[in-house]
Amino acid sequence: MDNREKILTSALDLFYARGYDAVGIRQIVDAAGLTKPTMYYYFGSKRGLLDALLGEQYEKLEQCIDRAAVYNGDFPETLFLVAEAFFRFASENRKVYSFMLALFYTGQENEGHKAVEPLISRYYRKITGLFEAAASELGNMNGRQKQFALGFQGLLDMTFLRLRSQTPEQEAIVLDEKQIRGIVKQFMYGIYS
Amino acid sequence: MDNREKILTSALDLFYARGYDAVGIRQIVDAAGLTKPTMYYYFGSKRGLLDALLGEQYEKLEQCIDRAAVYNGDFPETLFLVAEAFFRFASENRKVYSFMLALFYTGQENEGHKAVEPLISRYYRKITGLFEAAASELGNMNGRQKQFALGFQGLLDMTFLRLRSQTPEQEAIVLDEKQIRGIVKQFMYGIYS
DNA sequence: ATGCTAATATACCGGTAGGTATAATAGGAG
DNA sequence: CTCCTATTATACCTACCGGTATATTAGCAT
Repeated sequence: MDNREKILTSALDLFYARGYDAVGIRQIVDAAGLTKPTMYYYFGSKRGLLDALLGEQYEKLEQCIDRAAVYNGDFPETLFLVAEAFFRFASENRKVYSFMLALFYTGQENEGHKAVEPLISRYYRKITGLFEAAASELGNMNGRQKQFALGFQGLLDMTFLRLRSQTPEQEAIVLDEKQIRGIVKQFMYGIYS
Repeated sequence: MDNREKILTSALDLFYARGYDAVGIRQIVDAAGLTKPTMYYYFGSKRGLLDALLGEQYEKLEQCIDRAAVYNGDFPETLFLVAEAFFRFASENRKVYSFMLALFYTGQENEGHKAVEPLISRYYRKITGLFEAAASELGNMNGRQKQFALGFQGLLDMTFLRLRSQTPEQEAIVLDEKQIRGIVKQFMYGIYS
């Protein structure tokens, strides 16, 4: 692991545990066994470090979803594949996803929020696109695609957070196929009721 | 509005917008048109200010829920009353509840998280208690009361966040009885599927 | 008027935040 | 061996952080 990677790793650890604003550059480089100029050499600023961290991790998430989710005429099945890909990523990258959620939930004028916002928006556009592609199967959605996307992802996030709170920090978050299908079913029920 | 209240008000505004760690005492008292010693006179420390703010607001939330929710043999109805009380509080205190969620989602070693954690735990104990009281109606829950409480409140939080993201900052968040009953229905469906 | 207390301001403290000027080091190319 | 570039460290900057010592003000009881 090179020094750039070391910095990203300890930054994630600390941001996840204490929050972006509560962690100083000093603490990050100390934890990585390096000094400040090394960090500034690679990332330019604290914000640059955050952007790099989020950007690289988000790309992985997006690839996971893209590989899984192409609408193929069976919408519940598509949602299942998305949910499965999502939980795999979120479980294997617990710190990253938790940190992204934390940033997203902070005030809109917070620097960290501004850094994730475009990524989350991009992600939601992707999910919304799935609902749009399924318009023929789902019938007229009256422009509620975005609302459905928010509802669906919200259900996934909520489930992730619930499982996380019930799983010790070092243990893996487990969710089997049956449970994921249950979530999709519950969501589809919500749409039609 | 006395000075103590002025400080609490501008603290909430700023914490909500920028996050607890990103706001300095200086900014808070400036916004309130006061000076630092006044804040330290009333609250003793930044953490003391946060505790007072959260404590006072949480008490209001708890009172809302307590007035609404006494299990009376009709569990879905009880959940409806809780949900209704919750949404009324959260909508009328948008900043407060958003800020509480934000703190709760940040890292566990964050000072703000430590400040809300006992309040949220207490709240969850209350909701869990409802599920326990309904054991005769719901059947053997196999110790899943806590999980149900997390799931139910998660659904409420998620709905609140979704509505909030779709409602302009200055407008009121509206949710009619029919929608709330829909959410409860969706949750009950989730339990039995 | 006088003293007492609650409440507020001025001016300051040490510490640390993000960020940088400068120099040293190391490894490969010629 | 020497130069060049990439990388890293020492030591420092200014600004602001949370917090406080001290003085002043205002109202009230005596």
